[in-house]
Amino acid sequence: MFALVDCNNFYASAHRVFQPQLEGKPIIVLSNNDGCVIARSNQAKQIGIAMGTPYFQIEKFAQQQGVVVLSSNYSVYGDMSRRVMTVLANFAPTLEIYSIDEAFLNFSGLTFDLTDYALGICKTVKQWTGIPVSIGIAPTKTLAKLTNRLAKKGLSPDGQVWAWSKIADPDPLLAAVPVEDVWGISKGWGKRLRALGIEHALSLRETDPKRIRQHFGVVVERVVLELRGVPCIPLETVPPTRKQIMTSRSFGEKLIRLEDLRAAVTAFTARSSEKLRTQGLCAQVITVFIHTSPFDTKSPQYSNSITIELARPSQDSAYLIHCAAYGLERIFRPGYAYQRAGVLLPDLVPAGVEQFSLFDDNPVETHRSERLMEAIDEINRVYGRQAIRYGSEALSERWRMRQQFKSPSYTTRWTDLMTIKC
DNA sequence: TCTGGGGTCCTAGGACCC
DNA sequence: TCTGGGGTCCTAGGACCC
Repeated sequence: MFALVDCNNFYASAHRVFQPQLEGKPIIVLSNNDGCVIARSNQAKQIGIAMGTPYFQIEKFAQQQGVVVLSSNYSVYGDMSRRVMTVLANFAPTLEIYSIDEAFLNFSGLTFDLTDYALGICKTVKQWTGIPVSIGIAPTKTLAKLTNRLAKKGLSPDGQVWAWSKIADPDPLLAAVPVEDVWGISKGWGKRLRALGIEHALSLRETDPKRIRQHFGVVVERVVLELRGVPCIPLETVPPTRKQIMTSRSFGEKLIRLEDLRAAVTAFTARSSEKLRTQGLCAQVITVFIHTSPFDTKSPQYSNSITIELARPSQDSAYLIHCAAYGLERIFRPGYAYQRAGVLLPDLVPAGVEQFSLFDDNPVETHRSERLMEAIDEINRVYGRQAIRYGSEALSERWRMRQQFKSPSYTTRWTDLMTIKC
């Protein structure tokens, strides 16, 4: 038995914890660069603001409606997420942290009333963190997702919680769920399923799994089985090690000059290297990519990427930045207005077991590099991420994101702590 | 003016092996 | 007329998730 705990409107709710005056108001949270709407409070959903809408298209409307507009603040979401997960860990023998705002709890073998128990979880999480959550309980993950969704819609007689086993006749409910809303099915497959006359969760469940496998492969076959109550997707209690690490951003303004791009690529590589080290991994190759804006149809378009093989597996920022800068120079073409760049480390190996080169391995140099990186990471941890940077990053700040509506990082930065007036 | 960022898995096809 | 059988690895592309 699985319970899916999902935070309600997580980003909007996280802001409300620190700004309780936003309670009851329409809130939207924007993507990086204040580009698109990526989260909405219920009130914002009610007035018809759709997920993913470019902000500039609804700016006027939002003002008229008194919508509170916020830039995204990932240090706040990350910290609030950690708090919620810590609370949830008290309520089940094992759990899988599925995303920043969702966790699957292992409810197998519990003999007491699961609905009551889950209602207690909702209450505790809200009281201890300020975040409201909904819970779906079912024998498969796919059904737990589905019941959670129905509970969030307010269809459950038990409020924020719904258990699959308590639904006397689920078929009419399944018939009301569009097929592309089922976990694992989206627009592409939804379209193809509809072409076969499979339009909702109920008809998908009733379709022969073998036939589905022929048309769509094993992934969708598993969805059908899960809808039938046959568990195919197990709980993953230990997060698997990363297979790739990427850092990329759209720029605050379009960039023309190589120096500006080099500053951005340096920052992205330094960030990727930091992620490598916290996860105990080394990169063997590095990919750098740049492109112009696909929406700017009037200007000439260009995009390119290059992959550089490292001489040896590494997690050293300086070495990776050197390689990335070389790659950038190879693919940079003057005369274009670049909108975005990124750095991808696709082929990761665990640090400590990496294969060194037979010829240029220098243990002294390696040891020095490790100690240097440790020192930099420690200083940046204590004094803030930007305390020590690489010189080529400081060449330009033009790439930095627009964040017009940025809120303080209340719990992760000393200078942003709340002040209480007596 | 203005449109996010970071991941995973599966499959088919091509190349190779004996 | 007629040209084997069984396998692995890698990559690109396409789908999905949040």
